Amino acid sequence: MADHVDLILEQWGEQRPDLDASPMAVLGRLKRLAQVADNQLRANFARHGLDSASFDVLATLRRSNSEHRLTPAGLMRSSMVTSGAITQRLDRLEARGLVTRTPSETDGRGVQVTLTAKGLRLIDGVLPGHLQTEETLLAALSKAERKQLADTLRTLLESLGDRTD
Amino acid sequence: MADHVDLILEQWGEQRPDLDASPMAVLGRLKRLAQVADNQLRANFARHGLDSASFDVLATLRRSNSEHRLTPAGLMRSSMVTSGAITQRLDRLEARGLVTRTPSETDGRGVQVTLTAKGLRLIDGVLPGHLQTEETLLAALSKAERKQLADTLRTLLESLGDRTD
DNA sequence: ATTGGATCGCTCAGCGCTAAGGGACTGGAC
DNA sequence: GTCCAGTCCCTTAGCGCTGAGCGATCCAAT
Repeated sequence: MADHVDLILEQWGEQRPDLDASPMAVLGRLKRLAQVADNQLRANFARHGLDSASFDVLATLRRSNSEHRLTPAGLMRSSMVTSGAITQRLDRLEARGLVTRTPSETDGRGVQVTLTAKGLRLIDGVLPGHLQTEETLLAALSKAERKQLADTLRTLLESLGDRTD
Repeated sequence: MADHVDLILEQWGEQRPDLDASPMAVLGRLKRLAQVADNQLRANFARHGLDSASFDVLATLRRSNSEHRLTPAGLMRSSMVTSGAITQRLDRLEARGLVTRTPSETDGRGVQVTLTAKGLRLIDGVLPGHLQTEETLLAALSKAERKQLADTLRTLLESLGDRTD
């Protein structure tokens, strides 16, 4: 009936009854759930010799287009990390032969990052287990509940400027 | 009508139509929202010379009991980081005079961490702005929607073993 | 009374990220 | 054609965390 966040809310009610801590009921759970989910998913990545950062890059390339090719700037936009982080992620992936970097033919500053055959095999091998883990994480919710939850979260994201259209 | 995650789902549908990527509609948004919220909240912490890690410790001490006192193990349990991280966080806070470490009187291994007067003033000064920022983050949702969202998230957390009762 | 597994907090090497900044190149304004 | 603000990717110092492991202490079983 009560999770960790309920305890936190109760404590605030005792120590600072003057404050309205109610937003924590949502945001505290959001943060905690994201953390728990991350831990579970990381275990699956590790089974394939990956970490979350590498998976993030490989999966983004995999889904982006049929050539599995993107610029570092594109990867940066989709990942919410800095350009320095992308450079270092690509260094590691390139050293393992999972992606290649080739100069752009149309922009002297640009680089094209492409999934290699080896990288493609790897990410395609990880995906089924990844989705299975995600499915398990959501097992407590019905299809209808998931849809409603997704819709509410989208409303929030849009209100915070995460639009695409 | 569409956020970043809708685009991702569409891409998976094109590149891997055989996979059921629907769990990402929930988990992708959850991760992204947690990240956006963290960024916003961090800005408020910075205005008071704090980072998320320090706020986490100070707030936990502030709400825990009237003495604002806890063991490092207790802080570790509430924060989901390793014991090494707690030691280092306490080092930083102690150096700034925001907490004190005193040997436990009942357990030769133990330490009691207590908020100083200075630490108490600081955290109480940060809290109103923190809650205001959280309120703003949720502005797009009605009271009823927030409650329903919190309930759904609690269901998930409980199903993943985050119970307290 | 002794023993041995569990728990306490701490240490430290390694790692990935941020923040700041640099050189190269682009493309619109003039 | 020239300029120059903007964008591209990369570099690097510094930082906080993890993961492994430490000695000290506790406590239940014998």
